[in-house]
Amino acid sequence: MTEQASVSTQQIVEKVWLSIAERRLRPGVQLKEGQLAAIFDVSRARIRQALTALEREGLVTIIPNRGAFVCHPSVDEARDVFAVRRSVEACVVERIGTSITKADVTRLRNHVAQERIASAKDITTDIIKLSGGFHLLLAEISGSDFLFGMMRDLISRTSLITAVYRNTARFNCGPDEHDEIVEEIAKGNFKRAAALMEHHLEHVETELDLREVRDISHDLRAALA
Amino acid sequence: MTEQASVSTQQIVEKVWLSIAERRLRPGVQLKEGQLAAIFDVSRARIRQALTALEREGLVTIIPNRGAFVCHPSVDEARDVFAVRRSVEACVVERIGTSITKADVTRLRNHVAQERIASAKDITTDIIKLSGGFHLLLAEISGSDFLFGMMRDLISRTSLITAVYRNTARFNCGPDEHDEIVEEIAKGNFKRAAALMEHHLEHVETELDLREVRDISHDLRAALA
DNA sequence: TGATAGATAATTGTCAGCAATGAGCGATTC
DNA sequence: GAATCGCTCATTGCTGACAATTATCTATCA
Repeated sequence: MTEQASVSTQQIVEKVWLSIAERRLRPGVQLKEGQLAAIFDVSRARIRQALTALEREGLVTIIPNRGAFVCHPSVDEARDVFAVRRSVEACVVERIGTSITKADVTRLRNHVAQERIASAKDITTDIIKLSGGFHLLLAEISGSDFLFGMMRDLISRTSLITAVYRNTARFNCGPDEHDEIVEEIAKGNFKRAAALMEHHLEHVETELDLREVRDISHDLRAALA
Repeated sequence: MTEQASVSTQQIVEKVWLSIAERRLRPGVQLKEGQLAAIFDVSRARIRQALTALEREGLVTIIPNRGAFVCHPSVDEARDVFAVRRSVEACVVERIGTSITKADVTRLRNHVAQERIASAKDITTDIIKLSGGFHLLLAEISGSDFLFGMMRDLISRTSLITAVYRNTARFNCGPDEHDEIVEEIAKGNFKRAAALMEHHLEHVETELDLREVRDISHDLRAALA
């Protein structure tokens, strides 16, 4: 049976997540269940599961009896997410120091290599996936399911924040700074790796335009004009 | 219509959460959908929602085609949760400094007063609810939905960890240390409040028995003997 | 002309029944 | 006697249909 039964919930979540991260789905847009069910050719029940998962990750807000809408994170929330990320990722790097293997270092280097390829070819989809994937890979290597799950949520939220507040065309969570971090880890210099990570996250945050307070309704009207 | 339509999903989540925190539901126990549906007199669909919510909060693990089981957090996970809590709660206290009102201080003092009453009367249920509720109230006052949601998860996880690894009869997340934190906040001394919070969390963690590695299967066999 | 109330359409929420998967148990065979 | 195969039963997963809620449109009235 080469026939695929149906699209899994996780696949739907990933597709929608990518659409949001790529700005194809703008904040405020309603994600109607019937519509999505038709697009993915699955039952509404599965869509509903996907939407609750997306809500947990902070990408959509579900208003009872109204529906699911793409979130519009505030500037304050953006700062909070980055603040927590700095702490959690420091935790991750610290934990990696206790259990890392040579195979793990290889995986990290391969990942950064892939990032370089995507960056060189300028494939936006891959760049987004891989830049988040790097941080997720670190969490995976840390061996803590809890930290992994937490990072998954934080990265999803960061993706949305980046989609909303990024003003440059280029992505700042690039392979160069990732590479430096990996090399410090490879040397066993975890304190320095953690410091580099913190600097990296600060860099990503400062490149965002987190000054102005954007009005969602204004954006909608402008889009419709 | 005084007739209540049916129990809400949130109520089910809270009841199950409390049962786990009070050790009435031990790690490894399966939470069967039909069973719960009969107990709460609701449809299985509602139970399913509650179980996914409990999974998100780290209280149960859902194994596909198998069912939902009460989690058994590892010692490492327990330490990770506390490490992240220290960072996030420091963030919360810091944020409170920017927006707190007199009414908020009153709410905090009232809450601690309730904690004292529950502690004096030795009502376990209230003690558990209120001690977690204090930290949740701080997050609420911080005004950040993101931090609030994060604290909600972390407190749920901490409740489970406490249920598993607590060896003393008494709860350590008590009103005295909470009171000190509130008074420092009232004085506008947020740096010191944050330090007290960190100390408080360290205290709670050290009172747990996080040395031994407990074997879940052993516990089950012992319980059945 | 603007606002309001009612009717209509669309969307979400819920439920009961059916299909599919996995666990437990007994029979069979080596 | 031990392991394996197949059957039975309990439990989960899914689908479709129905009920409830909300948004939209239209007609009426001040």
